[in-house]
Amino acid sequence: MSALLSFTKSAFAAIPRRSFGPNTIAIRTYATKKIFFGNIPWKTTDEELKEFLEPYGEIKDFYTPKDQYGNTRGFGFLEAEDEIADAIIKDASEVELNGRRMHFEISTRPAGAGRSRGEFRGRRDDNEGGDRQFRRRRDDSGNDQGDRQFRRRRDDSEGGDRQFRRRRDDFNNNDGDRQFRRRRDDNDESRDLARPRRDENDRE
DNA sequence: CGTGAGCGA
Repeated sequence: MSALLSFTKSAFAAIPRRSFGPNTIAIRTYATKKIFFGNIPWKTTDEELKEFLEPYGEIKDFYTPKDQYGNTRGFGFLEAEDEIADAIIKDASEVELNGRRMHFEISTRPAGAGRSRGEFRGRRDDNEGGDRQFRRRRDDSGNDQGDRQFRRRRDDSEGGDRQFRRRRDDFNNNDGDRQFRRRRDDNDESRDLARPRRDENDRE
């Protein structure tokens, strides 16, 4: 009846069915790659990251670990079809987000082989294929030196930065590690989970 | 506070 229908039928008829194998499923599947990315600016939200990645195509999976206050830990993972992932690795590192460039590389962890909570977090082996071809540019490495109000107070009995040390799992602690654990300060405002982003306090 | 490798939908 309609020209559209006849066109559709003819279009299907034009497909050489012999070109498909007997067990071929007529659905094209896409391989995906998992990307580890780092150097996320501290104040960047997931929404900003997704907007940043949106031009490259659909992101299949996306996760950025947070600390106990909800702040980004500075890195994340995403999964996308090969072409999109390749484009991100090749191009996204050249674009600044919040005054900083991130770097994207193929994850050394196979898809679905991530860590579970409480599992030992070791450093990546250098022979694990993580090619560090990226070159961090000194001139755009975030000249945030003026915003350093985050050094709120310093324990005079100890010198150092262990107040930024990540909380470790309490399993099997070595004797030498314990004394460097962060001292809890009950009057510290950072314990207030209602204000998770300390960058909001950086304004003068 | 900058090479950092999660884990919720």
